[in-house]
Amino acid sequence: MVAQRGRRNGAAAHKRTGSRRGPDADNAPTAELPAVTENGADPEARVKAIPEAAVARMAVYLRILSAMAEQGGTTVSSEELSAAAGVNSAKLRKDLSYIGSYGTRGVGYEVQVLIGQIERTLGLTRQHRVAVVGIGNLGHALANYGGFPGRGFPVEALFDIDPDLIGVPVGGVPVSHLDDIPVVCAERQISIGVIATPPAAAQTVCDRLVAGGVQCILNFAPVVLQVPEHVEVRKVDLAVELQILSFHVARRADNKVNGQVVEDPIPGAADEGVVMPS
Amino acid sequence: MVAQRGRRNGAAAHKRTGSRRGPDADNAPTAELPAVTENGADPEARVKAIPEAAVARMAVYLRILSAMAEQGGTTVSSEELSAAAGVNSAKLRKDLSYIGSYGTRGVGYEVQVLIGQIERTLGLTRQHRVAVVGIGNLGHALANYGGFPGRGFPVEALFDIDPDLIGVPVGGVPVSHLDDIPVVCAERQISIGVIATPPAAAQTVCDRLVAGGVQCILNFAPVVLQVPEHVEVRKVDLAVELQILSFHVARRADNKVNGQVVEDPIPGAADEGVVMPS
DNA sequence: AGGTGTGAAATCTTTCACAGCT
DNA sequence: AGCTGTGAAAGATTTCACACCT
Repeated sequence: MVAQRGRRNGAAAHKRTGSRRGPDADNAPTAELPAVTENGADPEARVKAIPEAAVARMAVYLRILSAMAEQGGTTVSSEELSAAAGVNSAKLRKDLSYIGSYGTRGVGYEVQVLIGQIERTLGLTRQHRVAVVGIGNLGHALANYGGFPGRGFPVEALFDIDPDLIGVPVGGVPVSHLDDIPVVCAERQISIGVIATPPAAAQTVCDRLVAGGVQCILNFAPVVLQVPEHVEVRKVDLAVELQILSFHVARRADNKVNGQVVEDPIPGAADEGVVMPS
Repeated sequence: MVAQRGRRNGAAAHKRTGSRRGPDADNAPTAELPAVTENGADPEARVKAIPEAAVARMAVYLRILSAMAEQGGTTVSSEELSAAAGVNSAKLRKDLSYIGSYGTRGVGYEVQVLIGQIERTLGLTRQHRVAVVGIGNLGHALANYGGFPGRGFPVEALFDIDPDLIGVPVGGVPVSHLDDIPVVCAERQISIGVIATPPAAAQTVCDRLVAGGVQCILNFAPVVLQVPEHVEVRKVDLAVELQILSFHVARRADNKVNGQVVEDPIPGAADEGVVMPS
C-alpha cells in the first residue's frame, strides 16, 4: 500500500480514522461536513468545527456566567470572564469566536446573550435523560446528585445486580436489574449512560447500554471500553488522576533539591532525592 | 534561540492568579525528568520532557500491564498493549520512548520491566498520603475506596463540617473538622488533598489544604480554584463531562438532519436559540 | 481609550514511515 | 521476519499582536 493519508484539510476526504476503532478520541475534530462547510449569513449559525478542548471550557464559562447573572451582572469583559475561568483572555475570546461574534467592542459581552449561545452550542436546550448503572457508593452519590447539574440531565433509570437493591428507589427512581438495561433504556429514551460498576462488569454493561440505544457513556470504571463508532465515551478515572498528581509531586521534589523552584528545569538533574516539602 | 516561558510583554502583569491548569485537557508543559539513577542502564539519551498527555496514558498502560502480569503474561508487543489501551501502537511506542528504551526489538516489552519503569516515572515508588474533605455521598465513596488505587495512596485524613460526623470513623479513619485541616495535614504529611465539598466551601478548603502543606489537589467541586503557583490542581467535573457529551449528542443530531434521524425525538423540546426559563 | 475578533506565529501532540536491532 | 525507537511531517491548540469597532 502506498501512502494514502496526509490529506490536508482538503475537500473530498472521508474523515475516517484509519483503524476500525478509536476509543481514545480526545482530539478529533468536531465536525465532519465534507464539502459543505459553508455557513454564511445564516441567522442560525451552523455548528462549525469547534475544537474539543474549547467545548470543555465552554461548560466552565457557562457556569461562571450563570453565577454572574445570578448576582446581577449584565456584561463581562473577556478579561474578567477569563480570569474567573482560569484561562487567559486570548483563549477565552478565541473560544467564544467559535460560536459567533456576540461581544461588543469596547464594552464586552452581555452575560445573558453569552449564556444563551453557549447553551445552544452545548445542546443544553434539550433534555438528556441519564441512566446510572452500579448503585454502590459512587452510584449512590451520582443518583442523588439530583437531576445532575442544573436541570437538563434528569436521572431516569438506575441499575444494579444486587437483588436487595432491585425495586428500591434511590433519589426517587427505582433500581432495575442489569439485565433490563437494553429494554429500559430504550423505553425511557436514555441518551447518556453512566457506568459506576466494578471494572469487571463495565464492558458488559456498556454493551447493554449501547444495545439500549444509548449514545454517550460516562465511564467511572477503570477500564478501557470498546464501543462502536457512533458512541461517545468520556472517562473519569480516579486512579489516573491521582497518578498524574503523583507524577507532579515526584517531578517537583526532583526539581526542588536546592530549595529553589525553577520554571525551566535545569538539565542538572538529581537523583531520586526524597525531599520533603517544608 | 530564546524559547523561554516568558510571560506576556505587551500587557503588564495582570493578576491572573494561579489556576494555570485548564479545565479539561491540560496544556502546561511538563518539566523535564531527571535522568534515571537507580539501576542505571541509561547510557546516553537523557529523558526528555514528558508530555502531559503522555503521563495520563502511562497510568492506563500501567493498569493494563498489571492485569497482564496477574494473568501470567511476561511480554507484550506495542500492538497488543496499545490495543488494550485504546490507542494506536505508534503513540504507545512514542509514549514509552519518553521514559527510556526498555523494549526488545523483534520481541516486545517485558511486562515487569515496563511496570517498574512506569511506576518509577509516575512517582509511585513513594507513598502519597491523601486527605478527603467533604464526607457527603461522594466523599464517602472516595473514603471507602480503600487505599485508593492499589496501595500507594493511603487515605490518612478525612474532614467535614458536620458535628455529627466529627470523630466518626469512615473507612477506618476518623473525621476531623474543617478547621483542623492545616494542622492535621501538616502533621500527617498529606500530599494530596481531595475536595468533595459543596462548591461554596471549595476555595476555603483549598486554601486550608495549601496552608497545611498539601501540594496537589484533586477537585470534585464545580469551582475554578485559585492556588499558588506551586500547587497542582486537577479537576473532575461531572457537569462539564455531561455537557461535553450533550454537545456531541446535539452535533450528531444536527448532522443527521438531512440524512435520517435516528435518535431521541423528544416531544415538546423543539426550540432553539431561546433560553429555557425553566 | 477600551475591548473584541482573528490571521499568523508558536507550541504541543499525534501519526508516519523506516532505520536498526534481535 | 518481526518489532522497537524515533526523526520528521501533519495536525491541533494556544498565544501573539494588532486591525477595527464603540
